[in-house]
Amino acid sequence: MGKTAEKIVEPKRSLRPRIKSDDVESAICERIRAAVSAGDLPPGTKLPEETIAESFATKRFFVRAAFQRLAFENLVDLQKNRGAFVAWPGVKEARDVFEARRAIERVTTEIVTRTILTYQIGVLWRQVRDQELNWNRGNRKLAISGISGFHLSLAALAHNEALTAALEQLILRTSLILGVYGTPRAFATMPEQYRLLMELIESGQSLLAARQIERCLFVLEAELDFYPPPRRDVDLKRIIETVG
Amino acid sequence: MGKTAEKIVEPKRSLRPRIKSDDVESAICERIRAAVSAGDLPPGTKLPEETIAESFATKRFFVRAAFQRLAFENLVDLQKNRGAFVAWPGVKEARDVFEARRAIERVTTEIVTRTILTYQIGVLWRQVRDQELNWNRGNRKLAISGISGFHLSLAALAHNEALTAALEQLILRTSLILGVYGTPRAFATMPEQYRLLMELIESGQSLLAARQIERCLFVLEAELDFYPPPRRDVDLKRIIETVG
DNA sequence: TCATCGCAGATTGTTAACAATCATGGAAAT
DNA sequence: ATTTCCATGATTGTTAACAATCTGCGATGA
Repeated sequence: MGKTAEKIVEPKRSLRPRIKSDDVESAICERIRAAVSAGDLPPGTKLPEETIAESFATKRFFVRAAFQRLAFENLVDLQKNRGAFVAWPGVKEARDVFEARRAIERVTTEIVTRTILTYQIGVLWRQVRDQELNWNRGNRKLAISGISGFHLSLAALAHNEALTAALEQLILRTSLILGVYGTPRAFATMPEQYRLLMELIESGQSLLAARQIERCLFVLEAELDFYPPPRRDVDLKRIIETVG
Repeated sequence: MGKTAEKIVEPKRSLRPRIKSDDVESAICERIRAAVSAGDLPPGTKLPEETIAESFATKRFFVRAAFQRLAFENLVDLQKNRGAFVAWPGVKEARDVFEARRAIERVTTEIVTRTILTYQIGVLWRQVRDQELNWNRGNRKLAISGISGFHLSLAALAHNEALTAALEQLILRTSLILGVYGTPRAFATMPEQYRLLMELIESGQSLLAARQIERCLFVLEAELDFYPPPRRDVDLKRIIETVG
Protein backbone atom coordinates (compact mmCIF):
# COMPACT_ATOMS: atom_id res chain seq x y z
CA MET A 1 0.00 0.00 0.00
CA GLY A 2 2.91 2.26 -0.65
CA LYS A 3 1.32 4.73 -3.03
CA THR A 4 -2.25 4.94 -1.84
CA ALA A 5 -1.79 5.75 1.83
CA GLU A 6 -1.64 9.53 2.09
CA LYS A 7 0.01 11.17 5.02
CA ILE A 8 -1.49 13.82 7.18
CA VAL A 9 0.73 16.85 7.09
CA GLU A 10 1.17 19.23 9.91
CA PRO A 11 -0.94 22.34 9.40
CA LYS A 12 1.41 25.10 8.32
CA ARG A 13 -1.70 27.21 8.06
CA SER A 14 -0.41 30.28 9.79
CA LEU A 15 2.41 30.77 7.31
CA ARG A 16 0.68 30.39 3.96
CA PRO A 17 -2.61 31.77 2.71
CA ARG A 18 -5.29 29.22 1.88
CA ILE A 19 -5.20 30.29 -1.76
CA LYS A 20 -1.99 31.52 -3.29
CA SER A 21 -2.13 35.28 -3.58
CA ASP A 22 0.01 38.21 -4.76
CA ASP A 23 -0.28 36.98 -8.33
CA VAL A 24 -1.81 38.10 -11.58
CA GLU A 25 -4.90 36.02 -11.07
CA SER A 26 -5.88 37.91 -7.94
CA ALA A 27 -5.10 41.21 -9.62
CA ILE A 28 -7.51 40.41 -12.43
CA CYS A 29 -10.21 39.42 -9.97
CA GLU A 30 -9.72 42.58 -7.95
CA ARG A 31 -9.84 44.76 -11.02
CA ILE A 32 -13.07 43.24 -12.28
CA ARG A 33 -14.62 43.32 -8.83
CA ALA A 34 -13.75 46.99 -8.56
CA ALA A 35 -15.25 47.71 -11.96
CA VAL A 36 -18.43 45.87 -11.01
CA SER A 37 -18.63 47.68 -7.70
CA ALA A 38 -18.25 51.03 -9.43
CA GLY A 39 -20.99 50.14 -11.88
CA ASP A 40 -18.58 50.39 -14.80
CA LEU A 41 -19.13 46.85 -16.02
CA PRO A 42 -22.79 46.45 -16.96
CA PRO A 43 -24.29 42.97 -16.66
CA GLY A 44 -24.05 41.06 -19.92
CA THR A 45 -20.70 42.50 -20.97
CA LYS A 46 -18.56 39.89 -22.68
CA LEU A 47 -15.11 39.38 -21.20
CA PRO A 48 -12.81 37.93 -23.88
CA GLU A 49 -9.85 36.02 -22.50
CA GLU A 50 -7.36 37.46 -24.94
CA THR A 51 -8.37 41.07 -24.29
CA ILE A 52 -7.98 40.74 -20.54
CA ALA A 53 -4.76 38.80 -20.95
CA GLU A 54 -3.25 41.62 -23.02
CA SER A 55 -4.39 44.24 -20.52
CA PHE A 56 -2.49 42.47 -17.77
CA ALA A 57 0.41 41.43 -19.99
CA THR A 58 -0.16 37.80 -19.14
CA LYS A 59 -1.46 34.56 -20.66
CA ARG A 60 -4.97 33.21 -21.10
CA PHE A 61 -4.14 30.57 -18.51
CA PHE A 62 -4.37 33.01 -15.62
CA VAL A 63 -7.34 34.86 -17.02
CA ARG A 64 -9.29 31.61 -17.12
CA ALA A 65 -8.42 30.89 -13.50
CA ALA A 66 -9.59 34.37 -12.53
CA PHE A 67 -12.86 33.88 -14.39
CA GLN A 68 -13.48 30.67 -12.52
CA ARG A 69 -13.13 32.44 -9.22
CA LEU A 70 -15.44 35.20 -10.33
CA ALA A 71 -17.93 32.62 -11.52
CA PHE A 72 -17.95 31.05 -8.05
CA GLU A 73 -18.75 34.48 -6.71
CA ASN A 74 -21.67 34.77 -9.13
CA LEU A 75 -20.15 37.86 -10.73
CA VAL A 76 -19.37 36.18 -14.02
CA ASP A 77 -21.38 33.84 -16.18
CA LEU A 78 -19.22 31.12 -17.73
CA GLN A 79 -20.83 29.64 -20.82
CA LYS A 80 -19.22 26.65 -22.44
CA ASN A 81 -17.57 27.46 -25.77
CA ARG A 82 -18.97 30.98 -25.59
CA GLY A 83 -16.88 32.58 -22.92
CA ALA A 84 -17.29 34.74 -19.84
CA PHE A 85 -19.92 37.44 -19.36
CA VAL A 86 -20.65 39.79 -16.51
CA ALA A 87 -23.51 38.08 -14.67
CA TRP A 88 -27.03 39.28 -15.24
CA PRO A 89 -29.00 38.67 -12.04
CA GLY A 90 -32.66 37.83 -12.43
CA VAL A 91 -35.52 39.12 -10.31
CA LYS A 92 -35.64 36.10 -8.04
CA GLU A 93 -31.88 36.27 -7.54
CA ALA A 94 -32.15 39.95 -6.65
CA ARG A 95 -34.74 39.24 -3.96
CA ASP A 96 -32.71 36.34 -2.59
CA VAL A 97 -29.61 38.48 -2.35
CA PHE A 98 -31.39 41.24 -0.45
CA GLU A 99 -32.97 38.77 1.93
CA ALA A 100 -29.62 37.11 2.54
CA ARG A 101 -27.99 40.47 3.16
CA ARG A 102 -30.60 41.36 5.74
CA ALA A 103 -30.06 38.04 7.51
CA ILE A 104 -26.32 38.58 7.71
CA GLU A 105 -26.10 42.32 8.28
CA ARG A 106 -28.73 42.16 10.99
CA VAL A 107 -26.42 39.91 12.96
CA THR A 108 -23.16 41.70 12.23
CA THR A 109 -24.69 45.07 13.07
CA GLU A 110 -25.96 43.77 16.38
CA ILE A 111 -22.54 42.39 17.25
CA VAL A 112 -20.76 45.54 16.14
CA THR A 113 -23.06 47.84 18.10
CA ARG A 114 -22.14 45.97 21.26
CA THR A 115 -18.41 45.82 20.65
CA ILE A 116 -17.46 48.88 18.61
CA LEU A 117 -14.76 51.24 19.89
CA THR A 118 -15.11 55.00 19.94
CA TYR A 119 -12.62 55.80 17.22
CA GLN A 120 -14.24 53.21 14.94
CA ILE A 121 -17.53 55.06 15.20
CA GLY A 122 -15.77 58.13 13.88
CA VAL A 123 -14.48 56.21 10.86
CA LEU A 124 -17.95 54.95 10.01
CA TRP A 125 -19.51 58.40 10.42
CA ARG A 126 -16.97 59.85 8.03
CA GLN A 127 -17.77 57.18 5.44
CA VAL A 128 -21.47 57.95 5.64
CA ARG A 129 -20.96 61.69 5.33
CA ASP A 130 -18.48 61.32 2.47
CA GLN A 131 -20.96 59.37 0.41
CA GLU A 132 -23.67 61.90 1.16
CA LEU A 133 -21.32 64.58 -0.17
CA ASN A 134 -20.47 62.53 -3.24
CA TRP A 135 -24.13 62.03 -3.95
CA ASN A 136 -25.02 65.69 -3.61
CA ARG A 137 -22.13 66.68 -5.85
CA GLY A 138 -23.52 64.45 -8.58
CA ASN A 139 -20.78 61.85 -8.20
CA ARG A 140 -23.31 59.08 -7.97
CA LYS A 141 -21.33 56.02 -8.98
CA LEU A 142 -18.74 56.90 -6.38
CA ALA A 143 -21.42 57.40 -3.75
CA ILE A 144 -22.96 53.99 -4.49
CA SER A 145 -19.71 52.07 -4.33
CA GLY A 146 -18.87 54.11 -1.24
CA ILE A 147 -21.98 52.89 0.50
CA SER A 148 -20.96 49.34 -0.36
CA GLY A 149 -17.68 50.10 1.33
CA PHE A 150 -19.51 51.34 4.40
CA HIS A 151 -21.55 48.15 4.67
CA LEU A 152 -18.37 46.13 4.37
CA SER A 153 -16.48 48.20 6.93
CA LEU A 154 -19.36 47.87 9.33
CA ALA A 155 -19.59 44.11 8.91
CA ALA A 156 -15.83 43.68 9.19
CA LEU A 157 -15.99 45.05 12.73
CA ALA A 158 -17.87 41.92 13.75
CA HIS A 159 -14.59 40.02 13.22
CA ASN A 160 -16.23 36.99 11.69
CA GLU A 161 -14.52 35.90 8.48
CA ALA A 162 -17.26 33.53 7.44
CA LEU A 163 -19.92 36.24 7.63
CA THR A 164 -17.69 38.91 6.11
CA ALA A 165 -16.72 36.75 3.14
CA ALA A 166 -20.31 35.79 2.42
CA LEU A 167 -21.41 39.40 2.70
CA GLU A 168 -18.63 40.64 0.44
CA GLN A 169 -19.98 38.50 -2.33
CA LEU A 170 -23.55 39.54 -1.70
CA ILE A 171 -22.57 43.21 -1.80
CA LEU A 172 -20.87 42.81 -5.16
CA ARG A 173 -23.93 41.01 -6.49
CA THR A 174 -25.97 43.92 -5.21
CA SER A 175 -23.90 46.23 -7.39
CA LEU A 176 -24.87 44.14 -10.40
CA ILE A 177 -28.50 44.18 -9.32
CA LEU A 178 -28.44 47.96 -9.03
CA GLY A 179 -26.83 48.10 -12.46
CA VAL A 180 -29.78 46.27 -13.95
CA TYR A 181 -32.76 47.32 -11.85
CA GLY A 182 -31.52 50.41 -10.02
CA THR A 183 -33.30 53.76 -10.34
CA PRO A 184 -31.99 57.22 -9.47
CA ARG A 185 -34.69 57.75 -6.89
CA ALA A 186 -33.57 54.63 -5.02
CA PHE A 187 -31.14 56.76 -3.04
CA ALA A 188 -33.29 59.77 -2.32
CA THR A 189 -34.14 58.94 1.28
CA MET A 190 -31.02 56.92 2.00
CA PRO A 191 -28.82 59.52 3.72
CA GLU A 192 -31.42 59.95 6.42
CA GLN A 193 -31.62 56.18 6.93
CA TYR A 194 -27.88 55.83 7.32
CA ARG A 195 -27.61 58.73 9.73
CA LEU A 196 -30.28 57.15 11.87
CA LEU A 197 -28.39 53.86 11.75
CA MET A 198 -25.20 55.54 12.94
CA GLU A 199 -27.02 57.24 15.80
CA LEU A 200 -28.40 53.92 17.00
CA ILE A 201 -24.97 52.29 16.80
CA GLU A 202 -23.45 55.24 18.65
CA SER A 203 -25.99 54.97 21.44
CA GLY A 204 -25.44 51.23 21.75
CA GLN A 205 -28.99 50.20 20.90
CA SER A 206 -28.01 46.99 19.19
CA LEU A 207 -31.48 45.61 18.47
CA LEU A 208 -32.73 48.85 16.98
CA ALA A 209 -29.54 49.24 14.98
CA ALA A 210 -30.03 45.75 13.58
CA ARG A 211 -33.56 46.67 12.58
CA GLN A 212 -32.40 49.91 11.05
CA ILE A 213 -29.85 48.31 8.74
CA GLU A 214 -32.60 45.95 7.64
CA ARG A 215 -34.65 49.03 6.93
CA CYS A 216 -31.86 50.50 4.79
CA LEU A 217 -31.88 47.37 2.68
CA PHE A 218 -35.67 47.24 2.51
CA VAL A 219 -35.83 50.81 1.29
CA LEU A 220 -33.24 50.17 -1.38
CA GLU A 221 -34.94 46.99 -2.57
CA ALA A 222 -38.34 48.64 -2.64
CA GLU A 223 -37.13 51.23 -5.13
CA LEU A 224 -35.87 48.75 -7.70
CA ASP A 225 -37.50 48.80 -11.11
CA PHE A 226 -37.90 45.32 -12.54
CA TYR A 227 -38.69 46.57 -16.04
CA PRO A 228 -35.45 48.32 -16.84
CA PRO A 229 -34.61 49.80 -20.24
CA PRO A 230 -31.99 48.03 -22.37
CA ARG A 231 -28.45 49.16 -21.78
CA ARG A 232 -25.66 50.50 -23.93
CA ASP A 233 -22.34 49.07 -25.02
CA VAL A 234 -19.16 49.51 -23.09
CA ASP A 235 -15.51 50.05 -23.81
CA LEU A 236 -14.10 47.11 -21.90
CA LYS A 237 -10.43 47.79 -22.47
CA ARG A 238 -10.66 51.35 -21.16
CA ILE A 239 -12.44 50.22 -18.03
CA ILE A 240 -10.06 47.41 -17.20
CA GLU A 241 -6.90 49.36 -17.92
CA THR A 242 -7.94 52.58 -16.21
CA VAL A 243 -6.09 52.87 -12.94
CA GLY A 244 -8.57 53.69 -10.21
CA MET B 1 -13.11 51.54 -31.78
CA GLY B 2 -13.77 48.22 -33.42
CA LYS B 3 -12.00 45.89 -31.03
CA THR B 4 -12.42 47.51 -27.68
CA ALA B 5 -16.16 48.12 -27.57
CA GLU B 6 -17.75 45.00 -26.14
CA LYS B 7 -21.33 44.17 -26.84
CA ILE B 8 -23.95 43.39 -24.31
CA VAL B 9 -25.43 40.02 -25.08
CA GLU B 10 -28.98 39.07 -24.35
CA PRO B 11 -29.21 37.03 -21.16
CA LYS B 12 -29.68 33.41 -22.20
CA ARG B 13 -29.56 32.69 -18.50
CA SER B 14 -32.52 30.38 -18.32
CA LEU B 15 -31.01 27.95 -20.78
CA ARG B 16 -27.46 27.51 -19.55
CA PRO B 17 -26.19 26.99 -16.03
CA ARG B 18 -23.94 29.73 -14.67
CA ILE B 19 -21.07 27.29 -14.48
CA LYS B 20 -20.81 24.43 -16.92
CA SER B 21 -21.88 21.24 -15.23
CA ASP B 22 -22.26 17.51 -16.02
CA ASP B 23 -18.50 17.23 -16.39
CA VAL B 24 -15.62 15.51 -14.66
CA GLU B 25 -14.73 18.60 -12.68
CA SER B 26 -18.07 18.63 -10.89
CA ALA B 27 -17.88 14.90 -10.31
CA ILE B 28 -14.54 15.31 -8.57
CA CYS B 29 -15.89 18.13 -6.41
CA GLU B 30 -18.96 16.11 -5.48
CA ARG B 31 -16.92 13.07 -4.59
CA ILE B 32 -14.58 15.02 -2.32
CA ARG B 33 -17.44 16.93 -0.74
CA ALA B 34 -19.19 13.65 0.00
CA ALA B 35 -16.04 12.19 1.51
CA VAL B 36 -15.60 15.28 3.68
CA SER B 37 -19.24 15.20 4.74
CA ALA B 38 -18.94 11.55 5.71
CA GLY B 39 -15.84 12.28 7.74
CA ASP B 40 -13.75 9.98 5.54
CA LEU B 41 -11.25 12.67 4.52
CA PRO B 42 -9.53 13.93 7.66
CA PRO B 43 -8.23 17.49 7.60
CA GLY B 44 -4.62 17.67 6.48
CA THR B 45 -4.86 14.81 3.98
CA LYS B 46 -2.82 15.53 0.88
CA LEU B 47 -4.66 15.33 -2.41
CA PRO B 48 -2.15 14.61 -5.19
CA GLU B 49 -3.30 15.73 -8.62
CA GLU B 50 -2.10 12.61 -10.40
CA THR B 51 -3.78 10.22 -7.97
CA ILE B 52 -7.17 11.88 -8.31
CA ALA B 53 -6.74 12.18 -12.06
CA GLU B 54 -6.18 8.44 -12.35
CA SER B 55 -9.16 7.67 -10.13
CA PHE B 56 -11.42 9.58 -12.48
CA ALA B 57 -9.60 8.50 -15.64
CA THR B 58 -8.94 12.11 -16.59
CA LYS B 59 -6.12 14.66 -16.78
CA ARG B 60 -4.54 16.85 -14.18
CA PHE B 61 -6.11 19.84 -15.91
CA PHE B 62 -9.58 19.08 -14.59
CA VAL B 63 -8.40 18.03 -11.17
CA ARG B 64 -6.75 21.41 -10.76
CA ALA B 65 -9.96 23.18 -11.70
CA ALA B 66 -11.86 21.09 -9.16
CA PHE B 67 -9.32 21.94 -6.47
CA GLN B 68 -9.78 25.62 -7.17
CA ARG B 69 -13.51 25.32 -6.59
CA LEU B 70 -12.98 23.39 -3.38
CA ALA B 71 -10.41 25.92 -2.21
CA PHE B 72 -12.95 28.63 -2.80
CA GLU B 73 -15.36 26.70 -0.57
CA ASN B 74 -12.66 26.50 2.12
CA LEU B 75 -12.63 22.72 1.96
CA VAL B 76 -9.19 22.49 0.43
CA ASP B 77 -5.98 24.29 1.21
CA LEU B 78 -4.01 25.16 -1.94
CA GLN B 79 -0.34 25.71 -1.21
CA LYS B 80 1.89 26.97 -3.95
CA ASN B 81 4.30 24.33 -5.24
CA ARG B 82 3.16 21.96 -2.52
CA GLY B 83 -0.29 20.97 -3.66
CA ALA B 84 -3.78 20.57 -2.28
CA PHE B 85 -4.67 19.45 1.24
CA VAL B 86 -7.95 18.90 2.99
CA ALA B 87 -8.44 22.12 4.95
CA TRP B 88 -7.62 22.15 8.62
CA PRO B 89 -9.93 24.70 10.27
CA GLY B 90 -8.53 26.56 13.26
CA VAL B 91 -10.33 27.39 16.47
CA LYS B 92 -11.28 30.91 15.41
CA GLU B 93 -12.56 29.61 12.08
CA ALA B 94 -14.64 27.01 13.89
CA ARG B 95 -16.30 29.63 16.06
CA ASP B 96 -16.92 31.89 13.05
CA VAL B 97 -18.55 29.08 11.13
CA PHE B 98 -20.90 28.21 13.96
CA GLU B 99 -21.85 31.84 14.46
CA ALA B 100 -22.50 32.25 10.75
CA ARG B 101 -24.60 29.12 10.67
CA ARG B 102 -26.73 30.39 13.53
CA ALA B 103 -27.25 33.68 11.73
CA ILE B 104 -28.39 31.97 8.54
CA GLU B 105 -30.31 29.01 9.92
CA ARG B 106 -32.17 31.21 12.36
CA VAL B 107 -33.62 33.06 9.40
CA THR B 108 -34.27 30.09 7.15
CA THR B 109 -35.94 28.19 9.97
CA GLU B 110 -38.22 31.10 10.71
CA ILE B 111 -39.22 31.36 7.06
CA VAL B 112 -39.72 27.64 6.71
CA THR B 113 -41.85 27.37 9.83
CA ARG B 114 -44.24 29.90 8.36
CA THR B 115 -44.40 28.40 4.86
CA ILE B 116 -43.85 24.67 5.20
CA LEU B 117 -46.43 22.25 3.79
CA THR B 118 -47.77 19.27 5.67
CA TYR B 119 -46.08 16.57 3.65
CA GLN B 120 -42.74 18.38 3.94
CA ILE B 121 -42.98 18.14 7.72
CA GLY B 122 -43.24 14.39 7.33
CA VAL B 123 -40.08 14.27 5.24
CA LEU B 124 -38.14 16.22 7.85
CA TRP B 125 -39.43 14.09 10.71
CA ARG B 126 -38.31 10.97 8.90
CA GLN B 127 -34.83 12.41 8.41
CA VAL B 128 -34.53 13.20 12.11
CA ARG B 129 -35.71 9.76 13.18
CA ASP B 130 -33.48 7.98 10.65
CA GLN B 131 -30.40 9.67 12.02
CA GLU B 132 -31.45 8.83 15.56
CA LEU B 133 -31.68 5.20 14.48
CA ASN B 134 -28.32 5.34 12.72
CA TRP B 135 -26.75 6.78 15.83
CA ASN B 136 -28.20 4.18 18.16
CA ARG B 137 -27.12 1.39 15.84
CA GLY B 138 -23.53 2.62 16.08
CA ASN B 139 -23.49 3.95 12.53
CA ARG B 140 -22.18 7.28 13.70
CA LYS B 141 -20.56 8.69 10.61
CA LEU B 142 -23.77 8.09 8.70
CA ALA B 143 -25.78 9.76 11.45
CA ILE B 144 -23.58 12.84 11.41
CA SER B 145 -23.70 13.33 7.67
CA GLY B 146 -27.42 12.60 7.86
CA ILE B 147 -27.91 15.46 10.27
CA SER B 148 -26.05 17.70 7.83
CA GLY B 149 -28.54 16.58 5.22
CA PHE B 150 -31.40 17.47 7.53
CA HIS B 151 -30.07 21.00 8.07
CA LEU B 152 -29.71 21.40 4.33
CA SER B 153 -33.18 20.06 3.56
CA LEU B 154 -34.67 22.36 6.14
CA ALA B 155 -32.86 25.41 4.77
CA ALA B 156 -33.72 24.52 1.18
CA LEU B 157 -37.42 24.90 2.02
CA ALA B 158 -36.81 28.63 2.47
CA HIS B 159 -36.32 28.80 -1.32
CA ASN B 160 -33.47 31.28 -1.14
CA GLU B 161 -30.51 30.24 -3.27
CA ALA B 162 -28.14 32.79 -1.79
CA LEU B 163 -28.76 31.57 1.74
CA THR B 164 -28.79 27.90 0.77
CA ALA B 165 -25.51 28.13 -1.12
CA ALA B 166 -23.78 29.93 1.73
CA LEU B 167 -25.12 27.44 4.24
CA GLU B 168 -24.09 24.46 2.14
CA GLN B 169 -20.50 25.60 2.35
CA LEU B 170 -20.75 26.28 6.07
CA ILE B 171 -22.18 22.82 6.69
CA LEU B 172 -19.33 21.14 4.87
CA ARG B 173 -16.85 23.20 6.85
CA THR B 174 -18.67 22.03 9.97
CA SER B 175 -17.92 18.45 8.94
CA LEU B 176 -14.24 19.32 8.84
CA ILE B 177 -14.50 21.04 12.21
CA LEU B 178 -16.13 17.97 13.73
CA GLY B 179 -13.39 15.87 12.18
CA VAL B 180 -10.77 17.86 14.06
CA TYR B 181 -12.47 18.91 17.28
CA GLY B 182 -15.50 16.64 17.51
CA THR B 183 -16.06 14.38 20.51
CA PRO B 184 -18.35 11.35 20.80
CA ARG B 185 -20.35 12.95 23.57
CA ALA B 186 -21.16 15.93 21.35
CA PHE B 187 -24.22 14.09 20.08
CA ALA B 188 -25.54 12.65 23.30
CA THR B 189 -28.33 15.14 23.86
CA MET B 190 -28.88 16.02 20.23
CA PRO B 191 -31.84 13.74 19.36
CA GLU B 192 -33.92 15.44 22.01
CA GLN B 193 -32.99 18.89 20.65
CA TYR B 194 -33.97 17.97 17.11
CA ARG B 195 -37.28 16.45 18.14
CA LEU B 196 -38.10 19.64 20.01
CA LEU B 197 -37.18 21.64 16.92
CA MET B 198 -39.53 19.61 14.76
CA GLU B 199 -42.37 20.01 17.24
CA LEU B 200 -41.97 23.78 17.17
CA ILE B 201 -41.91 23.80 13.38
CA GLU B 202 -44.96 21.56 13.28
CA SER B 203 -46.89 23.85 15.59
CA GLY B 204 -45.93 26.90 13.57
CA GLN B 205 -44.04 28.70 16.34
CA SER B 206 -41.54 30.32 14.04
CA LEU B 207 -39.67 32.44 16.58
CA LEU B 208 -39.23 29.56 19.01
CA ALA B 209 -38.21 27.26 16.18
CA ALA B 210 -35.57 29.77 15.14
CA ARG B 211 -34.27 29.86 18.69
CA GLN B 212 -34.29 26.11 18.91
CA ILE B 213 -32.12 25.55 15.84
CA GLU B 214 -29.73 28.08 17.32
CA ARG B 215 -29.76 25.94 20.44
CA CYS B 216 -28.93 22.82 18.43
CA LEU B 217 -25.87 24.58 17.07
CA PHE B 218 -24.90 25.99 20.45
CA VAL B 219 -25.06 22.55 22.04
CA LEU B 220 -22.92 21.06 19.31
CA GLU B 221 -20.34 23.84 19.49
CA ALA B 222 -20.18 23.66 23.27
CA GLU B 223 -19.10 20.03 23.15
CA LEU B 224 -16.13 20.56 20.86
CA ASP B 225 -12.72 19.70 22.22
CA PHE B 226 -10.06 22.14 21.11
CA TYR B 227 -7.18 19.96 22.24
CA PRO B 228 -7.74 16.97 19.97
CA PRO B 229 -5.36 14.03 19.70
CA PRO B 230 -3.33 13.69 16.48
CA ARG B 231 -5.00 11.70 13.75
CA ARG B 232 -4.05 8.69 11.69
CA ASP B 233 -3.20 8.24 8.04
CA VAL B 234 -5.75 7.55 5.39
CA ASP B 235 -6.01 5.47 2.24
CA LEU B 236 -6.99 8.22 -0.17
CA LYS B 237 -7.47 6.09 -3.26
CA ARG B 238 -9.88 3.73 -1.52
CA ILE B 239 -11.98 6.62 -0.25
CA ILE B 240 -12.20 8.44 -3.53
CA GLU B 241 -12.88 5.37 -5.64
CA THR B 242 -15.37 3.75 -3.28
CA VAL B 243 -18.83 4.15 -4.71
CA GLY B 244 -21.09 5.45 -1.99
C1' DT C 1 25.01 9.67 16.97
C1' DC C 2 23.53 13.67 15.07
C1' DA C 3 23.25 17.48 11.95
C1' DT C 4 24.05 19.47 7.38
C1' DC C 5 24.40 19.38 2.63
C1' DG C 6 23.32 18.17 -1.85
C1' DC C 7 21.59 15.19 -5.29
C1' DA C 8 17.92 12.48 -7.63
C1' DG C 9 12.93 11.63 -8.04
C1' DA C 10 8.46 13.17 -7.60
C1' DT C 11 5.09 16.79 -7.82
C1' DT C 12 3.34 21.04 -9.21
C1' DG C 13 3.46 25.37 -12.30
C1' DT C 14 3.50 27.27 -16.97
C1' DT C 15 3.58 27.45 -21.73
C1' DA C 16 2.48 26.95 -26.48
C1' DA C 17 0.46 24.27 -29.91
C1' DC C 18 -3.52 21.96 -31.48
C1' DA C 19 -8.62 20.70 -31.57
C1' DA C 20 -13.32 21.94 -31.13
C1' DT C 21 -16.85 25.12 -31.23
C1' DC C 22 -19.11 29.26 -32.23
C1' DA C 23 -20.06 33.82 -34.56
C1' DT C 24 -19.93 36.67 -38.66
C1' DG C 25 -20.79 37.89 -43.17
C1' DG C 26 -21.86 36.97 -47.80
C1' DA C 27 -23.96 34.12 -51.56
C1' DA C 28 -27.82 31.79 -53.22
C1' DA C 29 -32.59 30.76 -53.32
C1' DT C 30 -37.39 31.91 -52.53
C1' DA D 1 -36.37 42.09 -49.25
C1' DT D 2 -35.96 38.16 -46.48
C1' DT D 3 -34.42 33.74 -45.21
C1' DT D 4 -31.28 29.79 -45.34
C1' DC D 5 -27.02 27.93 -45.75
C1' DC D 6 -22.17 27.53 -45.71
C1' DA D 7 -17.38 29.05 -45.43
C1' DT D 8 -14.14 31.47 -42.86
C1' DG D 9 -12.14 33.71 -39.02
C1' DA D 10 -12.20 34.32 -34.18
C1' DT D 11 -12.60 32.42 -29.67
C1' DT D 12 -12.54 28.93 -26.39
C1' DG D 13 -11.33 23.98 -24.79
C1' DT D 14 -7.77 20.47 -24.19
C1' DT D 15 -3.51 18.32 -24.34
C1' DA D 16 1.20 17.16 -23.69
C1' DA D 17 5.67 18.73 -23.10
C1' DC D 18 8.71 21.50 -20.49
C1' DA D 19 10.28 24.38 -16.38
C1' DA D 20 10.36 25.27 -11.51
C1' DT D 21 10.02 23.75 -6.99
C1' DC D 22 9.82 20.73 -3.25
C1' DT D 23 10.67 16.23 -0.70
C1' DG D 24 13.18 12.39 0.81
C1' DC D 25 17.27 9.96 1.19
C1' DG D 26 21.95 9.09 1.54
C1' DA D 27 26.67 10.80 1.89
C1' DT D 28 29.65 13.50 4.40
C1' DG D 29 31.66 15.53 8.31
C1' DA D 30 31.84 16.97 13.13
